[in-house]
Amino acid sequence: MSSKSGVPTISEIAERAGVARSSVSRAFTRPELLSATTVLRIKRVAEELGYVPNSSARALSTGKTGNIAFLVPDVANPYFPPMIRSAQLAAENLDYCVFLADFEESGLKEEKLIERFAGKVEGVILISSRMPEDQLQGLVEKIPIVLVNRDVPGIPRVLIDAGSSLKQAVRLLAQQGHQEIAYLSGPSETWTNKQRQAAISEMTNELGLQLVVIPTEKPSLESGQAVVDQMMSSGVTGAIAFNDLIAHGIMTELSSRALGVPDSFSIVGCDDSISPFTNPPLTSVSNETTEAGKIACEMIMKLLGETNSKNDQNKSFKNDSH
Amino acid sequence: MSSKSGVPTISEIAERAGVARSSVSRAFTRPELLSATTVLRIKRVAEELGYVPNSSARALSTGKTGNIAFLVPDVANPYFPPMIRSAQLAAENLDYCVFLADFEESGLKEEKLIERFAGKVEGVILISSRMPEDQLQGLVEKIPIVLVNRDVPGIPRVLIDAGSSLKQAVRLLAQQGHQEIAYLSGPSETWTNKQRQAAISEMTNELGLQLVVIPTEKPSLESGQAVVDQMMSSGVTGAIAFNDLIAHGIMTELSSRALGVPDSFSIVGCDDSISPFTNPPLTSVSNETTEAGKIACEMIMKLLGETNSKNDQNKSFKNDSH
DNA sequence: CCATACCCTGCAACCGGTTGCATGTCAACA
DNA sequence: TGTTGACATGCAACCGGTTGCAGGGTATGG
Repeated sequence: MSSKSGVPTISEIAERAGVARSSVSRAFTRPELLSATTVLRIKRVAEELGYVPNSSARALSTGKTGNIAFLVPDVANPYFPPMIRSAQLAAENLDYCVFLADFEESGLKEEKLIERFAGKVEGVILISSRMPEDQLQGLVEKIPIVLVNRDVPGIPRVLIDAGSSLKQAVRLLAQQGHQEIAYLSGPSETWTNKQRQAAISEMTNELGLQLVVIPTEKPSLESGQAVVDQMMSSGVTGAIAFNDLIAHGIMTELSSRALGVPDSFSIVGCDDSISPFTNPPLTSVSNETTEAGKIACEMIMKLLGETNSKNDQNKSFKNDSH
Repeated sequence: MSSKSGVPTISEIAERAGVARSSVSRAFTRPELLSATTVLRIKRVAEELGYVPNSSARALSTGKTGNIAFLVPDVANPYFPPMIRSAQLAAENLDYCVFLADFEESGLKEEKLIERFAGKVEGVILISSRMPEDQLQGLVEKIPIVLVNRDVPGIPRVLIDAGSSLKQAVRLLAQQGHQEIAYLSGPSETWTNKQRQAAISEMTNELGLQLVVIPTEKPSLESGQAVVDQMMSSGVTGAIAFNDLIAHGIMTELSSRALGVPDSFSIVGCDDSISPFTNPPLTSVSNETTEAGKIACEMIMKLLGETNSKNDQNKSFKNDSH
């Protein structure tokens, strides 16, 4: 009778230990309410039977799933994995599990994914969201959201500021004697792109340099290669790229034409995501994506803590579990 | 009374539509059982109220969570993201959500993660698992598992075979005149490493080349740099590395000593994971990680399909949802 | 016109935990 | 020795869907 299915439930533990189901539950969630001996007995029986609380059932009655979702525009873009990694590790330390999904640079897909995750997670971290502002504002009333590299009034966010480093980069190019430089821009509507372009533009104005903005199709290697012609014919002698992929596409294309970097042309990437892999090293501007992932995760946790006003005591017992 | 909390439940829909709760449930899961008009009415009301089925509740009564877990040794290793991406996209097409976790190259952590996910997922995909064989065999009786790049009797797996390409690489080095080459090995106990070393060794024997196996600390850039001295003093003139990171570490180190690649030394990477980012391009052996991710995902789905013997009809209605 | 069958829908139990409230026990205190 | 209260435990309702079974209604065949 006790071996109905494979996995034991509180009922079986209760029966075996000669207590009520509620006591079994409490033994795991609020052991202070039970006598030490009872807790011990229950835990021993549970251990014996290999009991593990059913998380769906728990989620159903508490309303807390213990999960968050992490949505990125492109998992394979080397800019993101370090961020994903640090966020996941941070979540894990707080006993949360992380869903990962790739919205393929599409706001529509992003929306669908959020909808699908809605019931499964307590909060969502959106990286470089492509969704329209008003839609995001509607969404945030239904589920806690933290944005990374996107700035929407009223929604908590983590902005990775490459501004100061980019200005430094412009200065560097100026020192090298460049008078006209290009900015190979990224997705035009993203916060990140606007931010970067603004920073560069501000600095070129200050230093009296000529700035040419050249849009790229996508922030990818291929798009970088594709704009080389346009870039060279614009007369610039140096360039800063929206990200390292574009910068690298350009480097590759230039070197295949036997125009060495940095000999005849100066190119600076942005993100420092793949420069350890390039040879010669790509000049790139670092911007702490690892830290950002962790911070975003901590922010969403704080948000969840506020939403569920009660569990302050739980925190103090956190260490008991180990 | 109907607006008790934020989100509507079947009870509210039922009340509003003047039907039983069970009918609401069926309207979404088995609409063939209801009259078309009833389904329509229910769906209209549901739409109006913004009803979304609670997945915890559904999971509790059906035993199916609609989730799988994807565990990798290191998310930030560029070998994995393309695989993660393709697996996630494949899962999504089948309406599954994917948990991602990083076990940091540790079998112990891997075990803990699996335990934590146990109740939340229907199956687990383990990439380059570090767990002992017997432990894996014990685990597979509790939850469906698919391995990638690990071969354990009785457990379904996807092996990414770089063997034939590596043999090709050895041939290439031989044609270039190299007599003694090195293999910079990876984690010694992994299936992948054994497989690669065996393939290379077989080919060097066949061609009468001298093979020197040089172990590396970790499959990382730094470890590659660290073994350069040892490699050079071993007298070899060419080398094949366990992965692209090691190969690149070596390239970087060599070029910093003004020993150009491929001029004075030939190095071949393995995985083709970062070669598009290197300059000059790293010679590397491709091995279809993207395909592997997708296949692993499909395998686990097939496994789940078999486990739950019934839902054959569901499949045929799959297209109705859209 | 009655019987049989099928189609649609409702009832109620169930999935496995959680939690407010009630009860019982025992010690401390007057 | 009677009262009070703290502490430990049990009872039962609840979270929000799912599903086997039963019953009412209508169509079909005899």
